[in-house]
Amino acid sequence: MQDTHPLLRNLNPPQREAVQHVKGPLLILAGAGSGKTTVITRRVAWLIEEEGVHPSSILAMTFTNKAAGEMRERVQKLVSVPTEQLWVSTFHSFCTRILRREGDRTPVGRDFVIFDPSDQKALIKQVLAELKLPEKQFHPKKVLEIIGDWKNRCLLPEEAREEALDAWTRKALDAYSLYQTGLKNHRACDFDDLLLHTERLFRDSTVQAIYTERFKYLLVDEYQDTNRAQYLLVQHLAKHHHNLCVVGDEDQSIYGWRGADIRNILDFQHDFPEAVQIKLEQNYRSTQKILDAASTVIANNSQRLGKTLWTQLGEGEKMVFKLTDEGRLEAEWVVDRIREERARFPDAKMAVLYRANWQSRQLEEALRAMNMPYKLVGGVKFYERQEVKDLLAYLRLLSNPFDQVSFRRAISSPSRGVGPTTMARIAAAIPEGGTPLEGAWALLKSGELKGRAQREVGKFLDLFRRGTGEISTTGLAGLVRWMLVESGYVQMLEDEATLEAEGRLRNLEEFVNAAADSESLGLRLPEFLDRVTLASDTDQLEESAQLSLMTIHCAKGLEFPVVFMVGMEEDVFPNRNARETDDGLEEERRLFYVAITRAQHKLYLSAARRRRMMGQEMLGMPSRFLRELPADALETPIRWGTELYQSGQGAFSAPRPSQGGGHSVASELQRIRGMFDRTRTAAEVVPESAPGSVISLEPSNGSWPKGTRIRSPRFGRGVILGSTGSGDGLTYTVRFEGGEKRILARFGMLELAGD
DNA sequence: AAACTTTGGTATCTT
DNA sequence: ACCAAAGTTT
Repeated sequence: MQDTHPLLRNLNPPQREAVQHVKGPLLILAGAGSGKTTVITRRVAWLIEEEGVHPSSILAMTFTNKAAGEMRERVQKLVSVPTEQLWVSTFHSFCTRILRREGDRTPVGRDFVIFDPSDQKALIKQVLAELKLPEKQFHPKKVLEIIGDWKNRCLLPEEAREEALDAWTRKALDAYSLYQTGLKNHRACDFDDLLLHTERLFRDSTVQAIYTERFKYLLVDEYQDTNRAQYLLVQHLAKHHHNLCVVGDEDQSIYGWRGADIRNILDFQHDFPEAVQIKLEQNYRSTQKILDAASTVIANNSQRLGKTLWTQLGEGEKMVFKLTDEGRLEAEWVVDRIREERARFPDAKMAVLYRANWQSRQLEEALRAMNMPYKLVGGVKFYERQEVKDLLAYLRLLSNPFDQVSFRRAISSPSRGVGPTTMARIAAAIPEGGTPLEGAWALLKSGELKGRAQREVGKFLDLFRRGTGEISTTGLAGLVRWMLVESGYVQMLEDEATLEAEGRLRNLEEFVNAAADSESLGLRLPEFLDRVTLASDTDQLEESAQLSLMTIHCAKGLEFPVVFMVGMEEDVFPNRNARETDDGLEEERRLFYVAITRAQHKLYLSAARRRRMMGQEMLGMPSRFLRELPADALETPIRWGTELYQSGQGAFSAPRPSQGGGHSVASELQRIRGMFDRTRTAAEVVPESAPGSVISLEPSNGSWPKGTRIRSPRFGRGVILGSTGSGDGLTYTVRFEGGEKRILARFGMLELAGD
């Protein structure tokens, strides 16, 4: 073996074949944990080192920005030349780059902003109002969904018109048309536009030629999750040389709802009849029991090319399933098992997976009660937090003054006395082809604004006048800090003096840090804004976290020695909305397959008979997927045997107290639980009775004891109910006339009430 | 005319 | 349990 080429070392035969394949189309069907990343990085290295391909001739598409960064790093370690010119990115980042270069030919030019979903929503609402379409019938979300469908299929409004049939869809199409006009006026692209516009661009043979000549070798990872637009982009780029390597696993296709088309991978050999197909079936991640479970489950799907995973890692431990009575108990059970596993394997990284983000809450509560640190991935994303979005609105407006959505957002926080009416007048005052700032300026000059609005709008315009100067003189982080202070945003939060405001200030500090990081990479404001908007959840995942909580979607591509899959109930998983169609159900099953195959050594599954969902106690049935697990992969057989579960065919919810008379099981349980909750609250009010309990009294070093009467400049008179933390973190709970508030001592400017 | 408060409706997954 | 619209107050 000593004469093996270093790039082929430790590879099995199909892996070697894949690495050494150079010319022509190649389909790599990579099962979960089959060493896919190793193979594609080595293959890129092989092209560079052995075939003498210049890194700038290679284009690799990954699913996340993080994956892109890792891939570049890993390739760099394998080759002797610098890899800066290697193009590795997500489809969206790639398209952004292209549009920034070639964008003069698109409706939005080169200096567009990227609209995230909340911007999209703001815009579509304006459009619906303009078209007088009631939001009751035309849910902004639904309309955006169908627009997204069209875009993902590369259909512009005129093209979609040919297939629009029913009245609702026709109206939605009108909205699409106006929405695109709106984006154009704002010089903005939504996520889908990035792909759509780039695909249009590549239809032009001269533009296409530039890039097909440049990128002689293409690699697309996660090919099973590409949509029509991405598919067409790939076709354009590979049209002449056919040096296209796609990697994927049809069993892990889980983005159908976002337009991904599993047929792209199923039909690859139809698109490229000369394609070579390689299957990677040896799994290096999981033990046999886990693979057995995964294989048995996925065998129930029909849309497959078919693979048989095998491993040399041995039998391994059986999976454990636990059925608990209630969601809280399920969370507590998970926490107990985590502690056990931690005792067994102190360094093992673990993950708790769930179908939807709302399921994380109960887990978080249980973990916090036990003081166990964890990392929550996804959920409310950092860059989508209100304060961060507000700050971004200022920065985006600075970078692109046409962006009216950002204008609205920036001018209303902190509030400047500009409400809907004044806003409409500003919008009306925008000169043809002008910016909202010019509109505000025109209105101000006309003298129609009075009092506070006049003063504040003047200051606001001045802020941006000065801001344009700051861009050239101050660094990125300095600019961000300048904007925070000069806009009055920091002042507003400090005045609030609540715990929540303190958290927001901390997030903004974090944002300034991110800006400083980007600055050190040489990024300027526009690039920084792109980066921030295109950042994904998993990009921020710290590998170091010992315990991570995330959705299955977020966990794709990751592995953990110990995995917990919670909420194995009908209507939760498979999700209620997916159970209607076969396709939906198959995708849910693939999702389960992805969840199972994240586990290296041990997999725990759990369900709860009862769970609070949307504020109501719901009774659930165990997930149908549990029935698909092979009995001998489980430690103990799954017991179905309670009356509740035998009684119904599908899941059912307890009747609401208002609709069904009498006492349903759920309402009864809710009452009992409510009593329990009250008892606990009572104990908290009298902490003396429970010395050394979980609810501990902080030592009152320099803090006011409870019962102290104080006065706050903001909220008036109040009584201290208690305090937590110390030093800068010292926080009082105060009951004011208007209700209870948590107030930071540092900012609250509390003083003893005189009398 | 804006800002604050309450109520009512609605919830997958995400680049 | 959360967010957004209607209702209410200044």
